[in-house]
Amino acid sequence: MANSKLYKGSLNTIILKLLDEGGRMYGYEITQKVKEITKGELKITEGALYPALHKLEAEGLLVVEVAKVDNRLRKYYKLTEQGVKEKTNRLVELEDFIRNMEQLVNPKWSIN
Amino acid sequence: MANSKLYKGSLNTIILKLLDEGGRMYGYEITQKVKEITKGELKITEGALYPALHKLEAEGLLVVEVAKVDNRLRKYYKLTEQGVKEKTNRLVELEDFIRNMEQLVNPKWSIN
DNA sequence: TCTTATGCATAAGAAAATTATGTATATTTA
DNA sequence: TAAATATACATAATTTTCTTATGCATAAGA
Repeated sequence: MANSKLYKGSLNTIILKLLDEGGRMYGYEITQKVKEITKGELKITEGALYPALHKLEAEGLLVVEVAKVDNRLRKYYKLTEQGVKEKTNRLVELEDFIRNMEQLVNPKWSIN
Repeated sequence: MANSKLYKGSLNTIILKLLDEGGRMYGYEITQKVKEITKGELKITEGALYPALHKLEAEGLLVVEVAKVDNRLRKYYKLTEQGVKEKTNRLVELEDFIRNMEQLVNPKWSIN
């Protein structure tokens, strides 16, 4: 179960996309969901996740709602209207990146 | 011609891959090749490229050979034996990243 | 002659991670 | 029942890797 690398800059997009799918999620839930979806290959560290959530909230892309479950704190995040728009933009960016990387990595061009 | 974002950590892989294809290349040539392949979408800045080349060289993945062409300096880089191996590793990492991002972004999992 | 292209380089600063802690409660295991 | 693991948040120090700005120098084109 080799731990696959997370390219810097992609975490925000992951968060926005998961919240778009999941409706609302809390931090720990996001880490578990990413682990589950990637079959344990990608692990979101807390030191990266929580500052990222705070920043997205400060930017107005997320809103938070605190809940207490089983005597433990949970902070549920969901997308704002602006967050939905920004999610779309970042997904496009990520798709562009992937497309460009495939061009660079896939030696189709070397036939020319 | 929107400038597509380069995710941090991917530059080294790009360099190693291009040198693997191109045999040997100099810095400026790499910037032009990336621009050409990505149809101007990705632009490698010199402030990122040259330090990256120096670091890869210091790590023993590249060797440099200086040449003078048209009275101008060129530093040709090529992969070392270790560089070839590392190129393979980083390409695998990048492919893993792309596969994981597709899993996260493509809502196949949400059917479950 | 001025701008653009070619070709290298580095320094300052920003962004976004990793790693290491810290606090607290709940659950599982030895 | 004690210890370990899981759940749940958070931040600080450091590192990595960029961007932006600047610098030097030659060649070519407008």
